[in-house]
Amino acid sequence: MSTDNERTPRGTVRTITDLARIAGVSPGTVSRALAGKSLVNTKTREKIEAIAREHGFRPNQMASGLRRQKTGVIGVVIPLGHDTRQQISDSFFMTLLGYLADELTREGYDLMLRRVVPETDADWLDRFIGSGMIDGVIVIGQSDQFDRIEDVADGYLPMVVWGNHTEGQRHCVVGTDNRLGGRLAAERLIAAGASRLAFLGDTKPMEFAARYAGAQDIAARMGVPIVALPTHLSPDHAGEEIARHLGDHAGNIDGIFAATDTLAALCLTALRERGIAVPDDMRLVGFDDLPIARQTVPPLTTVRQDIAAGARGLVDLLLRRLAGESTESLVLPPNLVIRQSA
Amino acid sequence: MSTDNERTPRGTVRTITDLARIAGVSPGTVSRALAGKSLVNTKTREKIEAIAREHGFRPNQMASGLRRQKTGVIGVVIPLGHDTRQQISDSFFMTLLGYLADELTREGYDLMLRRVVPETDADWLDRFIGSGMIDGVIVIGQSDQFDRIEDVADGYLPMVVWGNHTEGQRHCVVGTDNRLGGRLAAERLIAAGASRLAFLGDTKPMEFAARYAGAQDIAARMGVPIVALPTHLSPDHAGEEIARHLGDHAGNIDGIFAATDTLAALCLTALRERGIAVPDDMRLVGFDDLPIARQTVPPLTTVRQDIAAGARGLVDLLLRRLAGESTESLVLPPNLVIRQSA
DNA sequence: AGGAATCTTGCAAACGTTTGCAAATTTCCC
DNA sequence: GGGAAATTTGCAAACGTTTGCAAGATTCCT
Repeated sequence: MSTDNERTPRGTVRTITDLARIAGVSPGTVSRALAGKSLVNTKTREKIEAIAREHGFRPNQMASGLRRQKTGVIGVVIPLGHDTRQQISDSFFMTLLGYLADELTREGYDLMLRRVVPETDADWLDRFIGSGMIDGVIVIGQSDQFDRIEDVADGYLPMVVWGNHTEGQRHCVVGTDNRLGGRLAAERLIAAGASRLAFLGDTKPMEFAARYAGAQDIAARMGVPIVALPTHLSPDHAGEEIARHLGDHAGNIDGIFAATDTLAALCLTALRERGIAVPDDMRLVGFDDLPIARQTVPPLTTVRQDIAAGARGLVDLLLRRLAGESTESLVLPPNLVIRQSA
Repeated sequence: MSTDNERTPRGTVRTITDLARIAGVSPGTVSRALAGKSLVNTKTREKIEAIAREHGFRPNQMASGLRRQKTGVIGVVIPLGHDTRQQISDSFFMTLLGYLADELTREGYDLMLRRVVPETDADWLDRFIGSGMIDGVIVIGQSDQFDRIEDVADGYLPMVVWGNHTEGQRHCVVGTDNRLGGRLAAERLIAAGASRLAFLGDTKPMEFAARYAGAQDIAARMGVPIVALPTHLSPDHAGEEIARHLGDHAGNIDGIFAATDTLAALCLTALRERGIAVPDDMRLVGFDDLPIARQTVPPLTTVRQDIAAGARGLVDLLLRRLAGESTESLVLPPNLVIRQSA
């Protein structure tokens, strides 16, 4: 259609007032015309729209935001609790972020991403919310900031958190039923022949703690032992730590539930190096069902989180809260995906 | 220190004027005090700061942005050219995004992420820039929008693009020397014993085209044939497409240069399924050196891009441009990482 | 044709900061 | 102690939009 935007004097028309002058109307009318309000004459509107198009005019969002007291921007914040370094590049969070971007875009919102280190900045959440730059906030991962989030939740409605659901908590959370996931994983390990289990991963973050607890449920019920092998997530350290664990617990375990597919993949490499056959000598179950789970050798049996559904849930609940509704949390069911590692 | 923010009447003090009233000074003074200007008496400043802290006051960024004509926000936009679906979850871009978030945070900027589909929205770049919401923009990937970006570059300084550098282009770009990378890959394949090469990946995007061109350089010089096996990036289709390619070209090739580690990993799976031994029957080289490259079986030989350095370069150049400087493009050297697939 | 009902428009006051300018206060020096 | 210099404050005008209110223009009806 109008591919003639190369001949326009860019920047001539910067404000709605400039445009109004050219069109011979008042700024108010221009504003209404561009906003598509019904109060303006069709003829006038068309003229204004034409001029706007011709000059490539866009109303200033800052000014608009200030006046309307809303910005059309949703804040997405990733608190880096323990493993400060580059947890943000964690595959799972990044994938979730991708889906979030999709969903928010579809709903007409922009996404402001912020990475915070709560330890050096206790005030991270209030700062973000109080900035006036965002209409609502999505927190990706509770990390070790559960209390801080609870504090804020009482006074600030438009916030939704990705993470673990705890009985009686006050903030609205979307997440997988980690405990159930842990149960599925342990059941599978045992069904595949394991009788001495291990949980590989940091047990302090809530999500992981719940996964471990689920596995413990089953271990207790079936009368098999389970031990936790604490491991950091950062890929540099994780490799060595896993190798060390495998050394320490040599023949004492025959089934590993890894807190994450990423850890599971690293574990698989370490197992191969030690010549331990999977799944014959060692059963291994991961968590997440990231793309990598399909590509390891052998392919990973894992507990699937539906990331797309999670993102949709987060956005959906947030929009409802923006509209004033006070929503319940959403707990998504995990799904055991059986491949060849257990 | 002051952990007493639970007893503060949140929201009592919303504006700088409220705060001024309490402190018994004028709004202007409060503004100056909070901004740390030297023009305000130390005593006064301290009083104001104390009150601000006590009430958890934060100046409204929208208003500030409007007045100062700068927002402290950098836009990061990912144009999804061909493979519309979820290219945004592509590992490489996501990793780069993670590093960008780190760098921008360090420099005190926020990051506004936008995902656009140029085909349905020809105006994507102007819209983002003209929104008044961002001080500058980083474009991740030229996709098929080279011309549009060039158009904008003439009139808008604070823009830096991740992508491929072409002789004489007008926009400032940061990226790996893809052609050289392609050469390294092809050389390695041949050195590892390959004599009939293939390039696996879409050859239309500039970066990939350059990688292919580099491989062709070497193939021509060494007198070996090379064929392109066009493949989409979306992980759902890629798997089948690769399998089909392998079927079609059964015995005709013995060395594959994959445009991406992700593709290489998929290719490895497909090769295993067909019982083709790597590297004995087939040599394989990837590109990027993502974490996955270390974990495949066998581990991938690949051409490394220094993503962290790329992010640093992007931010550094952008800041210089924000300061009015007109910077040159930055081309980073690729590095061949030899593992076991070739 | 006259007046009521309906559409369109303009006016001007917000939204919450920042900042140039000038006034008020303090400090300093002889 | 008197005045100049330096420091600290307040005033008020921006920044660019939106919107309630009222005035002006049209339409419609009898």
